[in-house]
Amino acid sequence: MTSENVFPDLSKAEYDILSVLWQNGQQSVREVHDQLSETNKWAYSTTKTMMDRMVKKELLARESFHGVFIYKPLISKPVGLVKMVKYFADRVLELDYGSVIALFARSKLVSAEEIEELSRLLAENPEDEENE
Amino acid sequence: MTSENVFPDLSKAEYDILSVLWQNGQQSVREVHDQLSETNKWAYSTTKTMMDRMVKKELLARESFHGVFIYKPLISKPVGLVKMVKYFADRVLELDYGSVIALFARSKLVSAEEIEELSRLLAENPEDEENE
DNA sequence: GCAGAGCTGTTACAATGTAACGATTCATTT
DNA sequence: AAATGAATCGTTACATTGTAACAGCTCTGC
Repeated sequence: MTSENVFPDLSKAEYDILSVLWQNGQQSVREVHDQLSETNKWAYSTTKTMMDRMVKKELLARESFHGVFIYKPLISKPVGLVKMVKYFADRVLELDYGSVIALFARSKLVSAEEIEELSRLLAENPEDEENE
Repeated sequence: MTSENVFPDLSKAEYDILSVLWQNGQQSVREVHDQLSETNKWAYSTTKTMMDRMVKKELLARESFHGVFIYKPLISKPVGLVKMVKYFADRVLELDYGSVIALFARSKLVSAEEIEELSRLLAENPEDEENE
């Protein structure tokens, strides 16, 4: 067990940021912030702090582009979804993942390929948390 | 707008604690802790700290019973579920609540009455977050 | 070349997550 | 009854996360 597919635990805030990055590829803090302002109402500096910390945690990568920093996700959407779905399925619903995944089929936010990978990840790591 | 149905935002830890209390009525820290140890592996003192803080936040009530403190939930399960479901439905799935609620029908953890109340709450408070 | 605008790094503070520790209480043993 | 031991309680602590202000730097347009 290489311990490399131990998924990071994502907070809501982190998930929100990753979401817009998954949707739009790579973006500046400003761009991410503006999109988040529909749902979250953080100060610009809050978004910035979050994203910087996420770089430190290797959830995001950033590179300077003409003086502005562009951030991009370092984990895929299915990987990010895993923990969310697990928690929801295990603790809130106490259902098998299959039932929950079925829901994703109707979501515009998740593609067929992503669903497939998500299923695979969930199947492969029924309980991955205990590898320290 | 009475601002009385503004649901508290529950962290995972808080939700987990509430879960066992919802399931078992009222219990001591020790009892809650032992049940949580299957999924969470906190130290006893962690569970205790959490539960004490939750009393302060009025998520739990406690009363001394023969020298031991017994804690009980102050919010119902459907109320606790609301935020979880909303976040999941809104941001992760971008689906209407109905689809998500349908899932609950299969869950052993949630009763028909609870589902009904949950639906009602979700319908009544489509966007309750902005009432300060 | 100066005034804004926007970006960046730094710093701060509150809430949450995680937990140890010493004091107290209650039951059991001697 | 005094001592021992187990479990609880209150207190305290430290790391992480959530939330944000601020001051300096860098373009960009006058």
